[in-house]
Amino acid sequence: MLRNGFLLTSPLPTTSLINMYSKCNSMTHALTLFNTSSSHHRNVFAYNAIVAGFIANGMSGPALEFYRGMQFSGVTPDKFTFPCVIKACSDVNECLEGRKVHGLVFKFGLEGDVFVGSALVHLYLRFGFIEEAYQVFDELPIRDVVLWNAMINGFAQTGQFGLALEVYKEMGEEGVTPNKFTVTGILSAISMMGDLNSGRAIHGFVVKMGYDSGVAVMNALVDMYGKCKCLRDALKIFEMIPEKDIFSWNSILCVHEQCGDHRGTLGLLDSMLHAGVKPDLVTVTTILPACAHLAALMHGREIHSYMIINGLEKDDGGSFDDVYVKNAVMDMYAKCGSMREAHLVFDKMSYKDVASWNIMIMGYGMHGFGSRALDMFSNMCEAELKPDEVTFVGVLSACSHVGLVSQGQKFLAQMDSLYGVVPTIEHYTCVIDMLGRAGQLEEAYELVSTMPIEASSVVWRAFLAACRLHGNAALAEVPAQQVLELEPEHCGNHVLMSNVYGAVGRYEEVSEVRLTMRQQNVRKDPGCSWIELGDGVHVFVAGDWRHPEDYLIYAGLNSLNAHLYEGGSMPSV
DNA sequence: GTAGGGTTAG
Repeated sequence: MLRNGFLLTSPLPTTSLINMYSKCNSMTHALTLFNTSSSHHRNVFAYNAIVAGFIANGMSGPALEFYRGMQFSGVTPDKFTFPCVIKACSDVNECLEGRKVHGLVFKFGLEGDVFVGSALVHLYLRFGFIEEAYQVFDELPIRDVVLWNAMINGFAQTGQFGLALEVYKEMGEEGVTPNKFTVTGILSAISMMGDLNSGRAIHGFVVKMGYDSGVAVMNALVDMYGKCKCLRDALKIFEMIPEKDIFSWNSILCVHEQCGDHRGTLGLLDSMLHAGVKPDLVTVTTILPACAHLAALMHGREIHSYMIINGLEKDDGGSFDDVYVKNAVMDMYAKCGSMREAHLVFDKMSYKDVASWNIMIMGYGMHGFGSRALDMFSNMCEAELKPDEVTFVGVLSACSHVGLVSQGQKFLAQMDSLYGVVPTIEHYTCVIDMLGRAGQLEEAYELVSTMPIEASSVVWRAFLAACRLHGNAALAEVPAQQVLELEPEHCGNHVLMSNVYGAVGRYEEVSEVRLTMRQQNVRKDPGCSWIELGDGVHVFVAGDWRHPEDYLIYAGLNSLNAHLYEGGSMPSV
């Protein structure tokens, strides 16, 4: 129990008590003690302990303020003060303030202190000042493992992966043994480079040194194997971690998502919750794209609710994280087909970036609301946001889906001149698709032949699909041969060609194509659809009778077909 | 009596 009487009359040294309070996360008590102590007790030891206490409790801002008060009171800082103050500057992104402190370090003749030096290296590399970091590093008479780590991890975190590996090797040459902090940092750099050989070497070193008892080291290994596309090794390491923390779970979730195993990602979220680990911002930004891919609206909604309840979606003034995670929520709703909910999130965003607008444009276009997509585009330009390549993919595909042909052609023509975005193959594909859908096959062919980029098989497939739709086999034959030669194993090409022939009644050629497919062992993947009901996903494949309620499903389908016939609809073959 | 360095998403 903490009693004021005890606080005031304790015979224990002030500094020890301050440390005790700060370790108990009670900086209020520490401060009260400090403020009620005699000026004799408010010495450099006590000041240092309070500054360190604030930092240890995640309050680096107040730590800096307290340090300013220290300067004002005339107490001289010492070699214990500066490492803390410099760390506090890095914590609150006060690089300029840190530079000023560096000046004082010289004034007090502490530039040779390895503690001060490590903090300075950390500060400078955090803000990308490589020259300054090297200056500090080179001038130090003693280089201990912490200093080396500050260099290696500093480089690893600012994208200088090659430099990180270089310094790591240098460290070994100078005979300094890497510790757990070193290997976590270097593994992070190695995974970003996808350098599996170095990764395996470090893994060996980790085992040899017994560092595999540390959860951070193991997490870094999971991440490294994942980024090097060794899913099995990543999983093996993950399963070996006895006390998995939030990093372990987020890492393995990310590994699955990056491998395109969206179901696996969602399944792991369940296991994570079951293990009693609370999802954080990183977790949800990994899970939301999985929901978007699977069009798992219910799961997506649940995650969004979780975010609201747990304050992960609060508006913190348009920080990068804030905008990013809201874009992820919007994208999930848009891809799951709920533009209403996507728009609700969009409207509530106080800061929107280009991606926010792109998601809305793409979403409206994708779901057949072409004019809304174009409205969004003009609003975006009014809001003075510069459209990018993705914007125009959205705009052009919106035009394509609602048949706004001349509009689309105008956008393609103006992209470069008016908006400074050079059209890519994707943009041409959209316009060719658009012309093809509208039946302007000659014009589409003309564009494929005259565009400044070489046509890919994707472009030709868009053209072939249009030929099929409008029953023009003559125009399709030559490009079809090209595509078949380009990608003989792609079943879509064969199917398209056989469909083109089928559409014009050339059934002999249809069987020819089918025969070639059998001969070349090309198989068509069966079409597949799914629906989310309750907490389960029901998957359907054409001609599939494996569902427990298949008779009900087929009865429903038959009744739907009957309605379609009554309404005058004929299914296309 | 007090101090510096680590892992996950985009």
